[in-house]
Amino acid sequence: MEYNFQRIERNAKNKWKEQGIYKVNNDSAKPKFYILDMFPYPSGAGLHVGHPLGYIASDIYARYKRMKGFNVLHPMGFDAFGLPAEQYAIETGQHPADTTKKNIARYHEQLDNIGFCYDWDREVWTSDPKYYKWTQWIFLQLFNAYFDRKLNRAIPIDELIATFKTEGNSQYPCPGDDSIHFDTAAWNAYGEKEQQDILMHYRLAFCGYGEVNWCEALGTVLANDEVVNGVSERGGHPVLKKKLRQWYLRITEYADRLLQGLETVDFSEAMKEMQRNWIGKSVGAQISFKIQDTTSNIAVFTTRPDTIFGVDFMVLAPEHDLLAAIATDAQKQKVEDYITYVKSRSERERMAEKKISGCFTGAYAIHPFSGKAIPVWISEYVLAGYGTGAIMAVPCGDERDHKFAQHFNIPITNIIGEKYKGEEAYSEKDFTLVNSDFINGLSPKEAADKVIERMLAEGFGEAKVNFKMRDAAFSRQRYWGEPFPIKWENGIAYPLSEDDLPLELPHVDQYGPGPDGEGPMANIEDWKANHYETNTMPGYAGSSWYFLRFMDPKNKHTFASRAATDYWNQVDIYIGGTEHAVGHLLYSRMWTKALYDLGYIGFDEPFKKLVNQGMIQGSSRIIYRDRESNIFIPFDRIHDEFTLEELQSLGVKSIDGWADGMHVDVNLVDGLELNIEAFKKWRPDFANSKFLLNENGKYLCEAVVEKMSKSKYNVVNPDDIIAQYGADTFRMYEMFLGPLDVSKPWDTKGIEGVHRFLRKFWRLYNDDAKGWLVNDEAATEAELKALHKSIKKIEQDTERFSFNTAVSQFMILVNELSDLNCHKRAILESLVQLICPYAPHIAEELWAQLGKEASVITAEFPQWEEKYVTENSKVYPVAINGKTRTELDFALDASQADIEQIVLANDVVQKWLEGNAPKKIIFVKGKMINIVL
RNA sequence: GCGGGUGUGGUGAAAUUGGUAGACACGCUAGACUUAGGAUCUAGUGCUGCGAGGCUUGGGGGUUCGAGUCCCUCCACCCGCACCA
Repeated sequence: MEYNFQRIERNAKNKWKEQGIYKVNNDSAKPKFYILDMFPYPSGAGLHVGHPLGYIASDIYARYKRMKGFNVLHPMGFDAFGLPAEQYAIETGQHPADTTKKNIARYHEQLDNIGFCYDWDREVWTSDPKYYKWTQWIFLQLFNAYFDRKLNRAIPIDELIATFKTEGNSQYPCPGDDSIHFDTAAWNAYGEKEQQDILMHYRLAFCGYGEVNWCEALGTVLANDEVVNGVSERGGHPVLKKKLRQWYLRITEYADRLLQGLETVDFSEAMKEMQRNWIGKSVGAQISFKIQDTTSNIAVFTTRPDTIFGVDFMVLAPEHDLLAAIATDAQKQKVEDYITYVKSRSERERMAEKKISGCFTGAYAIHPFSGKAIPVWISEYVLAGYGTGAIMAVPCGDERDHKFAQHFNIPITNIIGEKYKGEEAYSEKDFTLVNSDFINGLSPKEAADKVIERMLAEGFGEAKVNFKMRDAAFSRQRYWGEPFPIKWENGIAYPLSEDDLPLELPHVDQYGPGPDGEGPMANIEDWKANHYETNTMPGYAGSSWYFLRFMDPKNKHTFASRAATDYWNQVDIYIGGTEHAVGHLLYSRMWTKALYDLGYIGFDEPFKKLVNQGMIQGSSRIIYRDRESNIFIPFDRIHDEFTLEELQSLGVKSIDGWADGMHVDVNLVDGLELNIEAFKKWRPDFANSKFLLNENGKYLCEAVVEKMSKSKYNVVNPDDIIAQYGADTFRMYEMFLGPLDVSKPWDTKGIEGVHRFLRKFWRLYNDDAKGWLVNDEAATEAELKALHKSIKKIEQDTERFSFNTAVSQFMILVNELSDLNCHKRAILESLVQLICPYAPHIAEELWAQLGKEASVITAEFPQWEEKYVTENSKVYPVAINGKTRTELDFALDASQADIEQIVLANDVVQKWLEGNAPKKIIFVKGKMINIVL
């Protein structure tokens, strides 16, 4: 019987479906295991072969854990709100709800094709009102809570209000505006509006104002990467900074706990490092500088208060509030021109800029200790959102300040001493301060303490911890997102009552922006009449808590019952790409912490272990055409001179030697060889083009590795691969491609090897002509050894997510069993169980053929036995001066003296010794022998 | 600019702890079988040299009996940088 994967896979899938074999219950005597994929955004393009990489890994692991006796939760859903569906709606008029539904159906089909063991009864869509009811509900919990800095956790805001009534806010500095101070009497005297405005500055979800990239022509807000050189990527319209009303999450209050929490989770060091850097905790001081001839003070944050006497100038962000007040008349025009320039620059461009730019404001600050006048500049490299939006510049100790001073000829004070040579800044801290008044002779560390002490005493500065992380912008002026459960009346935001949730997204017919930078919701009469918030929530709202909903997806009374969240607890393994390192992962960590603080769940980190998968890139094919003559030139001849005969045979006189590259559909190319006829069919506009060939009569394309995308015609659809080779081959090939966590280009050619392997595996059981081969003979020692070593290796590799080496071990084992001509049930039954997580369909078929009633999915993972895997001898490499020259076989319990004697007597060793005695013999038991001459 | 990652044969890669570099595959070469082969099987395949051997893990330097692995330094490429999700 042949390996008919189409029939086998269809039957297996039907069987599993009929049996509802992937249904997971919330109560079980088995230990629980929760393994989760980052759920996808269902884009219109469907899945390409890169998407399932992580899903296959988690599926293998989930099946493995199940066979190891765990109750495994392995759900899937869709992150279904988002911008692409809305943009598609604007272009085509199709409602996002309809296209999303269609896309999800397609994703479903594709995922099922691959044979994943999801419990689809637990599926969630973030765009489903039954789901986003609870997204809105959690938002209200955040809205109705503040962060108590003394208790270091979220507390219901009602408790804060009670405190304000009896003692004002002296014990509760306002996180949103630290200038707000009031006592009991003042609080009680405030009207509702004033009270609510103050509370807004405390809430964990709050409304404020923030700058965005505003494109007037498109009437919309743009992401940084949609802005190129100050104009919109689409259409090239001007983009300016604009202040808009925005909702935020006060994630900065959780900064310290987000840092500490990293100590308790199993993420890669790189991932933790990225999160730490994003949070960007730095310890230093905030110092206030008086501005000469004004009443203004400018506060700066510095990590180096010890360098206070090296301050030669100050730099403000061009957006700094006090700029208008301090710029002198003489400089005003220049300052305004510079601000205009900066307004057109995205934050990304400003940070990446190598060219130094800036503008003197005409103002001088007064050095708080020395009284020296310090010129105040503005420059784009200082960002308004970081620290106080102003820095004290110490050129001798900071390289960027140094370059700035050199560029604008600002004199540099040396407080470092000899270690500062004048050519570049000295930023190390191993020196003794000079030119620094009362801190002369001190180390930077000692000086910093002393400076802070003195500033505190004199009242113009204090020690301060600063975070690079900013509060998370939580609103979008868009349609396709969760509506905020908020009503505005007289400028006060009133939360809807829980009973009014979900506040459903109204149906609209057009998706264009509303007036004054508002979103499409502002165009809806009913919505406006009800005074509902017109912003919607951003894409990450729904994805910040979906892992909780999977635990209890149908619950109508709460987002997930406490019993369910207590049972499933943390996600044991979370698989996804590193691109979510600082966005989604930080937000969901914060939401989890807030829900924990408010008593809704019993754990404050969502993901116990994080596994990152790499990206599968596309391998594009490029062809080159000479524009003049309409002739295509093969890539291997792109720099050749062409003979007259060749050109004449194509009916042209010459080609100008300059060819245009164009992407060609990778499906029309075999390796690098273009199928010219297929190409002409694909692009009828080139049906009359001529093709030069290389000496083998082929037209070869160039191969370029880049992101898989429709526009580059390099997308490979898993459905096509599965139709040709089957899901089991596809699954194993994706794993065989390389380590899970590295990026690699897709190459369809290599899949043959894995497919051949599965056919070879099949032939251990079935012969095309003779039929069923499995017999009941007793297994030999060699067969048992091969099997048990493989079980051990594959188990270990699966545990450490080294799926590529596990697949290779399957190949080694099947090669060995084929060579041994082994068709014994005693071996082959275990082999089916062993391969089941990797290739479940073929396993199911063979399991049935072996006469098993129950599905192989419910079988156990095979156990390896120590006695079959222990070796009692080892072939040692014998090296001379570290270079292996020969090999010798020794028993593992042989004594070193015996081994040395035999080694030295060996012919090859004798030859290299040339009669001399060795200086040293290194013997590492079980590893190697090295003779040093 | 800042942060993170990756560099090993013609290609994807392996080497889990400092101990035989290139397992397992793709591709290629030769052969067997076959009406046929895009099936299957056998042998070979890092580079170089007739050979003993020499060289080889992005470049350079170091530590070590021994380095792909540790340290220093330089280079190249990929990803993220807050409204893509």
